[in-house]
Amino acid sequence: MSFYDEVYKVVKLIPEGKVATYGQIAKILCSPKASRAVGYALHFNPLPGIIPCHRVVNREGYLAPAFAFGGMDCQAELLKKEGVFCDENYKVDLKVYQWKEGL
DNA sequence: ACCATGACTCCAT
DNA sequence: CATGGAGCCATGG
Repeated sequence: MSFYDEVYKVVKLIPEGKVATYGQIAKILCSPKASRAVGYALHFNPLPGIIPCHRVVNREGYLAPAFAFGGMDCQAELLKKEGVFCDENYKVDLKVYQWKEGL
């Protein structure tokens, strides 16, 4: 689970008001094509409440369609409370909220 | 080591 | 960016 642990670590250090894409996280893990494994790691979600999965979106900024925190509505609320306003389609502006990991 | 699965991403239409 | 198909990565049996 080393890879997953890395994913959780990265996701946990995502600043509030920002979101990261699976591809970006995968890239941070030196595997830009491991986006699937990244999503899988979040799917396991072994640390609910610690891993801000709601800050992790797909390449377009859309929230996970299978979000398991209580519904995408809850996720949208969480994001909104952090300053990330998503649209009716549960999508956020990556150009505004995408996490640059300190770039 | 191989096959199957999955919260992704890219390419083509 | 909507849809459909293929590829890539990591995990589990």
